[in-house]
Amino acid sequence: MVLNAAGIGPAEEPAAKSKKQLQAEAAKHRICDAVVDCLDELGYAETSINRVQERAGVSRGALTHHFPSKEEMMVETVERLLEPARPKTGVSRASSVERDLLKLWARVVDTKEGRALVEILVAARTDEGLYARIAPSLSHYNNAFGREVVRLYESVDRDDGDVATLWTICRVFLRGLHIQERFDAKPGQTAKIMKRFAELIGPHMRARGQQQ
Amino acid sequence: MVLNAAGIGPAEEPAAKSKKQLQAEAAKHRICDAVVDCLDELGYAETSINRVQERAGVSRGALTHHFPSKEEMMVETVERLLEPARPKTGVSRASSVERDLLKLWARVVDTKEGRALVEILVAARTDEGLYARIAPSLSHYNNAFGREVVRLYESVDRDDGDVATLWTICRVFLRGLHIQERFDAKPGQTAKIMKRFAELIGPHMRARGQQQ
DNA sequence: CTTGATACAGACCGAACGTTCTGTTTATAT
DNA sequence: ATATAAACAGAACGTTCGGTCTGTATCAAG
Repeated sequence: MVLNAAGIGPAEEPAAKSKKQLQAEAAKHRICDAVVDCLDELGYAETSINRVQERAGVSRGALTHHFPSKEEMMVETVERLLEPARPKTGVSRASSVERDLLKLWARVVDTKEGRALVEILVAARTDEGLYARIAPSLSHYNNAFGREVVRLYESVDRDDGDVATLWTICRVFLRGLHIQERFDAKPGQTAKIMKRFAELIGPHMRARGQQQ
Repeated sequence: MVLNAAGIGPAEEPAAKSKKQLQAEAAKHRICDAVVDCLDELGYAETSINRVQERAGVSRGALTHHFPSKEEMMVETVERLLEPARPKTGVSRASSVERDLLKLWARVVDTKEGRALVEILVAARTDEGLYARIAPSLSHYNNAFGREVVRLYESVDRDDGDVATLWTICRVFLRGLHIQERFDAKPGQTAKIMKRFAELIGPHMRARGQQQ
């Protein structure tokens, strides 16, 4: 989903992509991919326009043409990371909570995309401009995640609201685990903590349509 | 509750501080305080030497004299943040797990010092040099925290190792909550999540010396 | 009193930063 | 066929970065 920088743009039909449009889209895609790589490997502070340009293999003019400012670049990267097609919840029908949690960690959070997102989130805490730009996307994603989770799970001893709360707790935990991971001396420690956490929260939910 | 006692005593005698030493110590203290403020308010990326110097009210020469490099400055700041006297665990005797958790959040994590530490931890993930310098301090602190927690709590249905694991989970969660807090639309949402988490983990531990 | 080390003070450096600008090419609409 | 606008390309901008370097004031030891 492309944000119309121009402003008031009508709903863009997926059809009729001109050669120029495809070209521009491909360039933007390559640039945002490079941003993700840089954020993952270098962190937010060291993710400069020069570095992204070099990594993406595009000229300075091309990058500036598509993203007039660094903030613009970050905003679009976040939107791509949160795109409906991308962030799989990791949850699936007829599966245990514990397994879904482990999947959510391995396939969504503990990936370069997941790490890149955390870098931007942390940066946005103190960057008012960036925060204002990405807040709507995040809010939308959070709501979608909440709805999806309530659709798939039910509380064991409370109401639907608790399911949403519990999964928020899971996401908060995973985000923190992401930081902790780097400083765990022993390998396998992360897995151990992850497993214990899953045991802790698992008994409070079950997949809908499953008896106990 | 201070994490002091059991540590390896560096045997620093409090006596015999010359005027010069006191002067230098005061300057370093002011600088590190300024670093914490900048990290909390501006984030790691925007915490430049110029900014710190200005905030601390010292000259460029003074700052450079005490901290020859930015990394040095960050390292000492981390060490001060993790100093035995500073990081209270928030846990205390004859108290509930839930209450201790809330205290840990309010008095340690959700403070400018807590936020500054997270900024450095996130930066250190992708900064090999900084990571290598702060890893020992972090490891030492983690061990001290683990020992303190086992001293104060016992597992309800498992062994002491589980107490340590559970409190690690708490710290991971709090770290993640710290990021989440900024993006919670509704006020009070953080408190709600915090409370639910405490309910989740509380029943698995109890303070030593307390029945049930 | 001298000597040396320490605590500052501030100018200066090259490099890198994000942004702006002027061209050149190329596809598409008329 | 021509006009227009988008897609690049890259030089140049002023600013700020972290680090160095020279100079001065102060304190403590010999």
